[in-house]
Amino acid sequence: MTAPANAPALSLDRFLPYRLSVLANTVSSALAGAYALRFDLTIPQWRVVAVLARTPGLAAADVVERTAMDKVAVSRAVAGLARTGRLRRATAAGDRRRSVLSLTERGWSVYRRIVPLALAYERRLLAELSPDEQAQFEALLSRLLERSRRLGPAGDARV
Amino acid sequence: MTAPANAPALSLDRFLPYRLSVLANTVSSALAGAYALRFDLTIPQWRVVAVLARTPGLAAADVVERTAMDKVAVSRAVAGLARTGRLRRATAAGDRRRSVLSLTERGWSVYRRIVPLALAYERRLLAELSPDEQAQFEALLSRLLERSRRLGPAGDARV
DNA sequence: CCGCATTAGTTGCAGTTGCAACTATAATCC
DNA sequence: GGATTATAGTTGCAACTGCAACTAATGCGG
Repeated sequence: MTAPANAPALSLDRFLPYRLSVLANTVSSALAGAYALRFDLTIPQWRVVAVLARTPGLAAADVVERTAMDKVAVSRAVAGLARTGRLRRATAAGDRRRSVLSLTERGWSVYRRIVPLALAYERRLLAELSPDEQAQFEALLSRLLERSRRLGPAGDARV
Repeated sequence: MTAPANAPALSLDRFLPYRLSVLANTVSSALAGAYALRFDLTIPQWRVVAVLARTPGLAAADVVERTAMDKVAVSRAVAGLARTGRLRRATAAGDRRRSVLSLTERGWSVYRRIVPLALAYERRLLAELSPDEQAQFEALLSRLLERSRRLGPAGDARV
């Protein structure tokens, strides 16, 4: 079986979704390795910590909304953090379904120690680009993020 | 427990690794949904098909090298494709460890039908950007990819 | 040649993830 | 105000993933 002469070509390493996936995976693994090794923290847990550090007192559903994680992932990350004493879970006054999540001192301590590592890694990565290029990349990335959210599944009827 | 006044700030939605991960996931899910639904194909399988369509006759190890997938993922994707008759597996003459992989007519058929969908999705995504911006984004992305490969785990001694 | 290291690929197992079903609580609407 | 619907969060289960151990075949040093 050999390539049909008229097949439209798609080279994986010029295909944007593939390239994005490779970059995101490489970067995430680099960070995940460091988190796991030093702080016994998974990426979902780290995300929850980061969100709660910026906005204490959120409910799990709020975390879902701000992180593009699904609610099961949040639930388990929260459970793990609570189990290891890095997060406190209370019940919202007036709505006993909702939780009120906040970091404990141990949670804050993890956050304070990770942030410099995370930012240092980000800087090392972005050092590849000039400040102008960094700004451009971030701006373009924002627009693609926005667009990707609006776009439905590939090949949708509404193409 | 409340935020220490002096904690360095890290806002998740300005953190590049996080943003990359969200974009890559959104895009991959959009594509994966379409592949699975229409062609009963996983993303790893699709990658193997795409590579073999461009370069028939590779061994599994070659596919690993070209795709940033690990060899277990490739092995299973290949097994799945072979099981469903979309890929043929032969033994290399002169080295009976190596396989020689190629698409069957059914494999080619899947490829021919997916490529337009995949490219259409990519176009819809990139339509957000002007042609100039597209070129810039791709160029910056390439450089970040390159740099991320060189960079080790975060917080390495060799910071 | 013979043993030891190396490479190709597979398989087992353990941990993770994602969906759907479930429980509990709250809101809505006759 | 009681039935219905909706929301918050958890749990069970099945599929996926990733690592390490394994088999099979080859290469290499002496």
